[in-house]
Amino acid sequence: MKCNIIHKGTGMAKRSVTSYDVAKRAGVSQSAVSRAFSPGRPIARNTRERVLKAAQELGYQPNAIARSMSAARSDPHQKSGMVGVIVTRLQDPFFSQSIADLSHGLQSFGWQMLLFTVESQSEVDGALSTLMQYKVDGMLILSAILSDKMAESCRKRGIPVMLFNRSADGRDVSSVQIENQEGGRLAAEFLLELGHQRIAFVAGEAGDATSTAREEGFRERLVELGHTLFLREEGNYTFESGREAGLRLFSRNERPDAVFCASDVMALGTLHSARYEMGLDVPKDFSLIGFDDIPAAGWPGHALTTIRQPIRRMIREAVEVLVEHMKNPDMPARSVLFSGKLILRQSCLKRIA
Amino acid sequence: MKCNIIHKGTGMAKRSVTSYDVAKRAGVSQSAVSRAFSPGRPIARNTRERVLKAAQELGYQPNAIARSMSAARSDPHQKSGMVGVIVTRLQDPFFSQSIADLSHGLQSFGWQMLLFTVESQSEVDGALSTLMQYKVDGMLILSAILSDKMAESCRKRGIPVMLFNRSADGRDVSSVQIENQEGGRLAAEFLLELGHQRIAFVAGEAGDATSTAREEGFRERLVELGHTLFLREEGNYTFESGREAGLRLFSRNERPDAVFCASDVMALGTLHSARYEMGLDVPKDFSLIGFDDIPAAGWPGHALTTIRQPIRRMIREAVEVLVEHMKNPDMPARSVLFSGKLILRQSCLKRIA
DNA sequence: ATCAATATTGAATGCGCATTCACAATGAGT
DNA sequence: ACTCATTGTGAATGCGCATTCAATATTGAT
Repeated sequence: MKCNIIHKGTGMAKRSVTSYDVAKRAGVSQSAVSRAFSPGRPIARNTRERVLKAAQELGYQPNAIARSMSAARSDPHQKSGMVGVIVTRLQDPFFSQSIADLSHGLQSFGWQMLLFTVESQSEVDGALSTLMQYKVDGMLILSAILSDKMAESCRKRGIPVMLFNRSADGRDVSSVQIENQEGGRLAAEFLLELGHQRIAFVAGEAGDATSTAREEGFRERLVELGHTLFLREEGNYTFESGREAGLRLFSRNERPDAVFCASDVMALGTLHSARYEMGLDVPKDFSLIGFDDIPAAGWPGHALTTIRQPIRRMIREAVEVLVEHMKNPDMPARSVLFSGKLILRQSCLKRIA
Repeated sequence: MKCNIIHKGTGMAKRSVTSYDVAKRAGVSQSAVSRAFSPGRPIARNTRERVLKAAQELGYQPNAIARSMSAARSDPHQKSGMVGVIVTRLQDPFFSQSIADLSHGLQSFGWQMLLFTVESQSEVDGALSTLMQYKVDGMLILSAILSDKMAESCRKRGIPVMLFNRSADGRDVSSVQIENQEGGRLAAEFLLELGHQRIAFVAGEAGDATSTAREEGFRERLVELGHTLFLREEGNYTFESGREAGLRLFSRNERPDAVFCASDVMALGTLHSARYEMGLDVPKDFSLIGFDDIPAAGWPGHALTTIRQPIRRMIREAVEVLVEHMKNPDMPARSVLFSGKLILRQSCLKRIA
């Protein structure tokens, strides 16, 4: 149900104020106006002030679009001031936090963010292509990769690309991510220390590189320490999928005594289903570990043990590297790995042998 | 801790492929190339195909920036294809969901989203100003308002503005929001029906219009039904602030028997602090109502009763109205109000008289 | 006072494109 | 065959700006 309230209004679209208008009013040439708005250009203090005053009076603001058009001449390395950002699963706390930090980071360096959301990996190339038409100065892709073709295309055009939460995998692009395998190993090690015997893993989306790496590290370490994975379920990174995985895991005859989920959101799904739908006790009935350390993991009623990703630092690093690249296109790509840290909370409990 | 892996790479930035390059290769004029890429322009099928083939071979893509520069001539009503979006508290599930939907909506209409995040209302005007330099075709502001000065500035330039989650308040801009007062009234009515006597309210940020409206409706209805507000706490829309409000509310001698929070996130903070830090039982010790119906409100362990905002529909409406305005600047502003719906879950319980 | 060195300035140019306009090519009608 | 419409096409233009370059104003030094 909704109701409408109509306001009156006239949307007349006039020609916008240009540097020529300002020039005329200030009694100078258009060049002078341009210089007045370009820090570092030679211009007499007096002239600049006159121009700024006239601009003020007319409500003039340089047209960033025209500016970048013009810049394309002297500097073949375009400078639109925009960075293209491609993201999936924006509702996921991990990504919304990342985007929030990213936005602040780019803004602090004076860059604008052209945001594109995609549903799946298959849409990435199209998004990249669209963003390229807008002559972005750089690209930042979260949790997705680009095809070799697009990587080549970006390289040819001198557009630096930064992958967040993914590996460059031989493509000539930069990347920033967590040590996923190592994170999995940490989880395995810790669960075995606690004395667990029947350990389950809940994967993110099938084929997802991040989830796969976490699983590999997890299994590897289990095996190294003389154990094996007891059960494996697959979700799609949503709460609901974690919940369902939990229902499946704990409706078996022989239940796992520990679960490692590829993300906190799924771990919380598992937690809620076990505790509130199946009447189980966490951590008494089983220990639970997540990945990411989203805010909800730390809520008192959850107290989820997890592998923390230092999002803020990772994003800062990604932004800094990307900005460096945009300023100096001849710099080689750089890949940075961060280490995850095990955050101990009450969702895990030592078994008495 | 982090380690670097350096890839080799050469970031040569060549001049990009232009319509002239394509024209030469296809043996036609630049005009023909332009027409080939502009649906509806007169061009022979044969010529178009030759152009597209040449473009393909050269990896040509029209430059959206130049395109909008050029368009500015015949059409004084700019057409950059970009919409400026300003948002606060992007980490909040309500907003991250909104932005996700918004992004899809705009993309589906062929528009790009230039995203700007602000920390507070005071940064909005600056953000607007920056976005205007990029000649966005429209603006969408979430949970913030613009000054009269900027509203006037947008009007003069023919840039339609849409406020989401805020009232237009006499400014000549459109808006889409929930009936906040009505939502507060629903909550009050329901809590009284359940027989509650000591009812508390937890506000969002001080002075926040949304929170204020919810509180007004809530108080009004309580009074109409012969009651008054028992306690009032103030938060800032974060989980932590809801948690602290809960701690304050329930460490008193005389505790409230019902709490209405201005947002789900704060309500969950209150829930967790009461249940897991103070050992209280929800709903036996008190009933709890939130606002928004974020996904976590429906998690089994939370089962939070709340006033649902139909985000998806609201965003769709906002996008549609904004797009209409961008296509037809002479249309009057429009304000749309949606009704919230009380979603019953187990966080509320009838008192036995 | 004079000249070289420096600081400012404006006219002209082009970034890449869509559009206008005048003309060429084709087709229809008598 | 000859007109009159109907496409289709390319040369020229300008969107708003930053920059180049040559010209002019200012300064300092002698």
